[in-house]
Amino acid sequence: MRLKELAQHLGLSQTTVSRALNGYPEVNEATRHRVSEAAARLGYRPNASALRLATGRAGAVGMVLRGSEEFGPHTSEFLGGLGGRMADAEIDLLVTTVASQHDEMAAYRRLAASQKVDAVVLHSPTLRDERAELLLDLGIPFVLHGRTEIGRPVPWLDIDNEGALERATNHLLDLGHRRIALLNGLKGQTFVEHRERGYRQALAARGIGFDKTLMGNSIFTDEVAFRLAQSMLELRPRPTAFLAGSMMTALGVFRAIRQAGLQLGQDVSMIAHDDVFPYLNADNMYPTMSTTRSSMRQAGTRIAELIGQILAGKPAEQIHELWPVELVLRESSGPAPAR
Amino acid sequence: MRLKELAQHLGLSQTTVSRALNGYPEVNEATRHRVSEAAARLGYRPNASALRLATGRAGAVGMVLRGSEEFGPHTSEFLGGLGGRMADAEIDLLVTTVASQHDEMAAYRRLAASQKVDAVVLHSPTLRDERAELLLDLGIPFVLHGRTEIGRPVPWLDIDNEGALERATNHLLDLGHRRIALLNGLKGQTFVEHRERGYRQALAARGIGFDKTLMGNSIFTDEVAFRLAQSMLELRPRPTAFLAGSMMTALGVFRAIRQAGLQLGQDVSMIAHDDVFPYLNADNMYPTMSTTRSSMRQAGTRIAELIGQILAGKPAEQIHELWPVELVLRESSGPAPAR
DNA sequence: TTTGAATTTGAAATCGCTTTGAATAATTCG
DNA sequence: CGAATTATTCAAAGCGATTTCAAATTCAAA
Repeated sequence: MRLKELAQHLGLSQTTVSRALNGYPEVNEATRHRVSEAAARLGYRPNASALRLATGRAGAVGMVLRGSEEFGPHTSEFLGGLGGRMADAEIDLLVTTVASQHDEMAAYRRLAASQKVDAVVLHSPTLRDERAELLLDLGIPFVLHGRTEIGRPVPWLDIDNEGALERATNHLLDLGHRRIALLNGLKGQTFVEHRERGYRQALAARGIGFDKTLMGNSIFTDEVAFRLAQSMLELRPRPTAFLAGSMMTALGVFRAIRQAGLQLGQDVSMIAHDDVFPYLNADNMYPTMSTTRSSMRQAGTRIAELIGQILAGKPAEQIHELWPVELVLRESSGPAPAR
Repeated sequence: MRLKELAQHLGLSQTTVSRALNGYPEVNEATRHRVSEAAARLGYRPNASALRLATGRAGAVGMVLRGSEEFGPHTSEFLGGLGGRMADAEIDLLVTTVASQHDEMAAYRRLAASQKVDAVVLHSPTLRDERAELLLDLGIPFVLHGRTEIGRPVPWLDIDNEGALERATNHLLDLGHRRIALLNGLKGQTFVEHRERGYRQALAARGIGFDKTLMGNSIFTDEVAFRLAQSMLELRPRPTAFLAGSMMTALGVFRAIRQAGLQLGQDVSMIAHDDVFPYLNADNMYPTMSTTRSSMRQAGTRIAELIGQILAGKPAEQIHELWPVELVLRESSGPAPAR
């Protein structure tokens, strides 16, 4: 069913039908009613490509994912939130997967040149993110999930990683811990640097030296975390507490602690960052896990809204949101063992 | 940069430029070279909407996800595989998220009517899947990940869930287990029914009665699995083995076993189905987990190829692939305890 | 009634590309 | 050398919507 046929069927011009359906005021109410009734009955929907060509709007938002690494649980939670809200606005989500960093830049260029999307969601930034530079240069609107320090104004939404780690570390210090290990993500990524800052600040405020053997930088899988934690537990004196970068990391650390014959929450404490996965609940772990918590899904939802604002013309400089992070204390964090 | 401008710049007609870039034979090699060089230098890329409108092809494949429930780790693995292969073919992936079953049907209708996609990937089917019926009626090409029994030919790719569970159950029976619990997905879904069939067949072949208190149907999260396993372990005589539907389920069962003061692999055995998540490795669990294994990501990759074949005109009746499932024995499955 | 304004409708241009059908230039062949 | 191919190129017609500009109709005021 095309607009043309619908118009013919109704004995009207395409112009009038189009106007009626798009809610323009200069059309008789009776006609409008007749048109929308017929459209609904015949299941008419404008052809997306034609509409896009005519309006110049793509009606889609793009997101580029780096192949295997990035399609983890974090991303899917985020996408769930983002996609949900965008569906409400009848905006499509165009997902592109790429293999390498280089391909990623090319992918943005392609998206821009072919005008497939009206905006882009950028994520997992580094401190000096060249993708953000590129998008600014290309003039394609975007919202960054995270922050970068490229010296140009970028619209962003981020959680307060620095504050979160400062509080978590402080809490462990209050409990008497002095050797606190930090299992962080890969260096270079902004959130990793921010978390390290928070951690160091808390230590420095108490005059506790930074020990680099207690810091690990890796991807967030239980396997790698297990190995890192295992070797850290062999240090003497060994760490009495862990700050885990994700729930997957926490699982690995947990395994290492158990295998070393130690008790989580007594011999060793842990606070993990929880992005709120519906299938991995800190409350259901044994012992229950103390966490710094911030919902990835909610961030996705909100970013969809911010994209909407950008497209509606809100100046990019006015878009930045820093979300506080909850510290939820449960059984996995207890007083440092007497020695 | 538009085709028109590029043509003007070169002193050629749009026709020739278009043909040169699209590899038509009737264009002088020298001209073609000149054109593609200029196109590359000026960064020309055809406008996607215009191209789609002119060719009638959308250059995109759609996938509808049911909001929160479905955006789990399974889906993201699958999407990773699917998207990767589709990117090679320069085909976009249009992801739509919906809240309810009803919305999902509407979403397919919309995709069809607005011609946003050339084909659709359908997944998580029920035995009588009405979405498959709808897609057939709408005449929109698709490939089903899984199977359905609606009596009309549907192109599909599936793993041999029935065979997998029959073998896993048989293995446990060989080890002397007689009370084997099955933690399956929600009734109605095809793979759930298939797994149950395999399980029942193995039991029946040894003359062992089916005990419905040993069967659980739920979503695959560790939380629910924990509760189910916990209550099953309170039965007397209690189950000596578990068949877990997913790795998340396995985590929950594991927790229940430990909490009951039992030893996995000795007091109680378990074989879990492993969709091969990079961040949850059966080999790295403690004890290592026996699994029925089949890569979700690979399935996604292959489905992208099948979609390609369908769009290239291969008859849908010729497209069905049944993948065998590996049984990988590790430490979590041992002989039934003497009693 | 006329007339001027306000409503309502339509014809045609436009978006940026592909493709058909025709025209021109270059080759080949008898 | 002229006719018949063959190789190149181009003008113009779509694709299916929106939107501009003009026309027709209705209505109210003079």
